Amino acid sequence: MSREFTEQESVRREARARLEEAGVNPYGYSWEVSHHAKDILEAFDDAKHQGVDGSAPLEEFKVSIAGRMMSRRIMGKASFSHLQDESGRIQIYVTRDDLPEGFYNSVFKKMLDIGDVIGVEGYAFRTRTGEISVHVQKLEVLSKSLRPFPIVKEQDGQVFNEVTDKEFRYRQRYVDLVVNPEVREVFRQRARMITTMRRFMDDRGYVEVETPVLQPLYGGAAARPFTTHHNALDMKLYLRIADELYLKRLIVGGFDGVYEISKDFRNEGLSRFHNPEFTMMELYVAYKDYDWMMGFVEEIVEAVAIELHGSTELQVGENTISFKRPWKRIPLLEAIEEKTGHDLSGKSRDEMAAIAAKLNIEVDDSMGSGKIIDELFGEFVEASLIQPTFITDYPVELSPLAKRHRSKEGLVERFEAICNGKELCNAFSELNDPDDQRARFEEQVVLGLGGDEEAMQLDEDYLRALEYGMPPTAGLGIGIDRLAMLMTNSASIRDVILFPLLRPETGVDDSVEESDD
RNA sequence: GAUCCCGUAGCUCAGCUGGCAGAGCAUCUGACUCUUAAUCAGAGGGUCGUAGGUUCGAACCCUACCGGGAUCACCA
Repeated sequence: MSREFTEQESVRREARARLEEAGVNPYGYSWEVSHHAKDILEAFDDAKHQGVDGSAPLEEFKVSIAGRMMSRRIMGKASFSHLQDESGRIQIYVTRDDLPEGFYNSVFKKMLDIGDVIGVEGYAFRTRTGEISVHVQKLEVLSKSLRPFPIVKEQDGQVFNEVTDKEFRYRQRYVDLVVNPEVREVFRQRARMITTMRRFMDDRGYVEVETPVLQPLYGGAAARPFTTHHNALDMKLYLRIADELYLKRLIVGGFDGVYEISKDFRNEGLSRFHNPEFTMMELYVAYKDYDWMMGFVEEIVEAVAIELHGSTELQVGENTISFKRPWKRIPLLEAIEEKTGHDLSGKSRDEMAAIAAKLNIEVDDSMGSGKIIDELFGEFVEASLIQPTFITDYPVELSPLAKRHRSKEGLVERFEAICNGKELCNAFSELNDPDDQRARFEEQVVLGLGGDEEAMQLDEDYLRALEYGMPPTAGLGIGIDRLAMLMTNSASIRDVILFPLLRPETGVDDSVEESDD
């Protein structure tokens, strides 16, 4: 596919051609890196590495660095430029007389551009104006950049021409990462968060496992799936919406603790809080109940906050959130009573519907009591829960995989942690009575036949596993992206997913429409 | 899916009541061996998201569509 080049692209392509004519490979093979920019800035010591204030430069701080040229200030026979590597930026000082004959004037000045990746050898020094820099003695082209980068400038912490266009940043994340260094930091923190959680669970002896992404039946959550087809077996397959039912089969199999950090897929809308593929961490621990699991959640989230921020308190948007244990625990119905003044416990479905109607919540005949409770919670409670709070004991009809409450009729032993007005995790004492589980599945099937596209499917194999006997088990699911949003103070899930789903871009790949095989 | 806002040079943005398409950075030419939003002198660069419509005349007004953002509803 050919396309017309802009003026600046043509200039860069010509420069690449002239590099090749001059015998300079525009795409080098490797470069021995001795330091990153940050290492040099931290290790530089004025006492040991004197500047050029009249005295001859001391050359003992030799460095070899590589990175992308982000600025150029050319002054006749000498130039300054900033090189950016993963750790940050450092200024380099390039002079005609320190490079091979003709290299400075022809190659450096005429054939290189902002955005090119170069390797540089030289020694560190401090300029007259005080900036630690590298005096270049050898320079190699490692990759010629053929497209102009957005030029972002900065002075005294003030940023000029910052690239803020969300679409540009999400579609060309590679550019976003180059020109907005704080974006790299967000994804480093995300990685550290996951590493911390994994270590936390490994330390307790839980086994990280992998279960099928392609599933003949989908289950474990209320959501619409993506559907695909396996050609050789000629069968319909679903991309998983959750890992739950497979992980609990492993508890039946004798693992006492299993977890999986997985991509799940839900064929639903996109929003600031939703991406069709997202990352979930699910954990199941035998011989424990939901009460124990609340303690576990407090601990692991607190550990993440401390690892990332050195503190249990952090600023998220306008709120200061404290993850310090213990978190508040409120039964769902009490939370609703607190906000609305209405006690729903022991009320019939119709009594609840009347209360909801009084509170200006739309209720139709298809809504059961569980759904009404859920609506009231969503409307009057959820957004007001800023500090991490466990909401406990949900209606049984909303929780087909959770165990009945040991003392409260009509409820299950389930909790959600709510933080900054959003659900952070969902957990319960797992239902291990196979006959009760079958009955719950059958209710779901009825809902599905009634048109509920998010109803669960009846999974005979899962029931067979339960019939062999599953120990009492506590289960947990944490939305990793949601937690990453909190931990990195990001307003949108797209800011914590490297390549969020967007509509296809027109004009970049014309083959998209034709390739309908 | 509904509502509102946005789309102008590679990037960030102006563009008044409808009257010749603008600036800074970047790019190109020249000068400059301690600059740092480098500076100085000059130059080039546009399908104003797309398609219609109104008008003597549209970046600007109207309609539809495309893309993005925000809010709402469902879900994590």
